[in-house]
Amino acid sequence: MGVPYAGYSEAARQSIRAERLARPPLRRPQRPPADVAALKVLSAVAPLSEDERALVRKLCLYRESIPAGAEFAREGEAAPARLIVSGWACRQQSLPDGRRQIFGFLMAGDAIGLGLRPRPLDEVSTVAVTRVECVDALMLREILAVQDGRHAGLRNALAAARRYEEACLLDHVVRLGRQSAHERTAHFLLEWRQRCRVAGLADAERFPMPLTQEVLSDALGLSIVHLNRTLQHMKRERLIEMKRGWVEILDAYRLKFICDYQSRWPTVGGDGSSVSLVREF
Amino acid sequence: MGVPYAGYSEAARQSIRAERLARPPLRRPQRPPADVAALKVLSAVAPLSEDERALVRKLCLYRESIPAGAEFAREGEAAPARLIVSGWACRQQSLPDGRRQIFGFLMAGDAIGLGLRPRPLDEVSTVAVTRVECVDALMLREILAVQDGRHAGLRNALAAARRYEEACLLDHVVRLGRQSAHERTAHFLLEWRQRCRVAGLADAERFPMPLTQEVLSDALGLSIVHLNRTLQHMKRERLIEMKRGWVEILDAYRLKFICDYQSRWPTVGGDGSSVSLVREF
DNA sequence: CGCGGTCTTGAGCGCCCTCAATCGACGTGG
DNA sequence: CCACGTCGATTGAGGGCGCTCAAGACCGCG
Repeated sequence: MGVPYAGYSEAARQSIRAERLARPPLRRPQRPPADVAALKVLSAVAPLSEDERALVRKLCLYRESIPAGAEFAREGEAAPARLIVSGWACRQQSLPDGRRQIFGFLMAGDAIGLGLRPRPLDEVSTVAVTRVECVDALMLREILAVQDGRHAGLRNALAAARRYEEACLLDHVVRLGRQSAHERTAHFLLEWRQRCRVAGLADAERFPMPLTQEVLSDALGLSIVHLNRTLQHMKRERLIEMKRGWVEILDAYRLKFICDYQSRWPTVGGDGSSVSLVREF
Repeated sequence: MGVPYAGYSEAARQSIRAERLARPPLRRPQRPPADVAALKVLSAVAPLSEDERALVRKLCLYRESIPAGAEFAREGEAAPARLIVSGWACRQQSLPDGRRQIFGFLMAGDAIGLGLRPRPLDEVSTVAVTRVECVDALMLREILAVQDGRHAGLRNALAAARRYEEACLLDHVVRLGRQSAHERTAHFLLEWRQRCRVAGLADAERFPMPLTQEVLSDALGLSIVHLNRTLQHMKRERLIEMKRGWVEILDAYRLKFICDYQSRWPTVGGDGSSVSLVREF
């Protein structure tokens, strides 16, 4: 009776995570202002003025480094304003018995704690999956709070990122509720590829996949073992190839067919105005 | 190979739905201004001034009736501004093979097409599950667009409703990704009860459940058959009782224990200010 | 009374789960 | 340089949750 397969007898997992969280974040010296992926993502949807680009570059001079496993923000707390420059983080919720569900991932160009009106999504636990380089975006937040015409591009870009995140959450619900393990995995990989491409992190059909299978399975609502077998199967079917933190899509067409994938990335009109995603912040 | 259990060989379902959508919405004569559930829901979080209450009541004089199965708004289109007075609707997405995932439900007091900044959630297909009475809320939308101090209560209430809907969506993800059929069902019923109570539709432990098991299963990511067996099991366990469109919770404590339920409804501080959900619209 | 929709129940099975062990890669300390 | 511990990926075995198919019961309605 009662609780059917409550899953994952993983007290171990819990303690490991707790230990990771204990490590304090490091602060690093300034770095040369590379043309960061963050800027690429932001300007992918809404065109940024040269002023705005300069502003972002300037922000990026003062980086902060968050080790893998550290928590950006705990559940229920408003996250400090940060813009991710590189690395990957996830939004998640844990159940009391150790089960975990990941809502989505954050990458370069994504912001947390920036919304003027907080969403519930901004108030769940957010954890760095890899080491994350980010910058304090409090200034950005205040700039955006001023609703004058300046920085309209930045405002649009950040609003688009928020909207895209929410759109992905809807896809996530469909995946979890109505798709099989193969479909979920295929769909997720295509979505991931899309994001990496926009950020300029992808190389043709190859893109980085820093997530362990444990993390991946907690996102896709599968067990580690079954996710592994699903990936193995897709390799054997010559759909994908994985090595050393990279994934290569061998047959994108078939993969899309399997899971009925259609990108949620906003299509940009000929005049440079985004059709569906860009709105006020 | 390829698509594992693609599920539900239900071409029938599709055609039935298509037929329902064909029926045009009816327009009914005015009705006496009952103290509608909508008003109850809106004032549950943010206190409304007498002016605001009068405004809502006035809006409610001109009702529109939408038959069960009709679509408020198609996918990708912005929905017309409406405030639901009674009845139930759902946000959903269909897969090409007929599978369907329901994102959530709308009840009295919920608004569609009212957001000044559209969310992806507002752009999915929205369908009336039962007959829905609603009112044109275009006026409301314009009133809210004026960011002066007046109608701050209404703005807060509607913003809270939006936030609550998003919070429920997160719970939905956890249910679908990491909970068993029993847990999902228990959790959903408790959430539903909570909403009915706030709306004043519940009677102690009894509350209306107008959803068919088909609809319920499409929300919970289960097959109809398995949902049925799950409900049967919960009845046999003396957890719930169901008859004629009503559910009675027999053992709320045990039900909460099963699924680790905790309400996302905003707790209201002693001074009447909502702690977490009320923000600007 | 026939009929369509919904709910129920039985049977069979397969997707996906858990448990458990192994292997490779990597970093650490002796 | 090698033994060792750890983490992640992999694989086998077994089983149960939840699926599909199918048929019958129930019920409101014209």
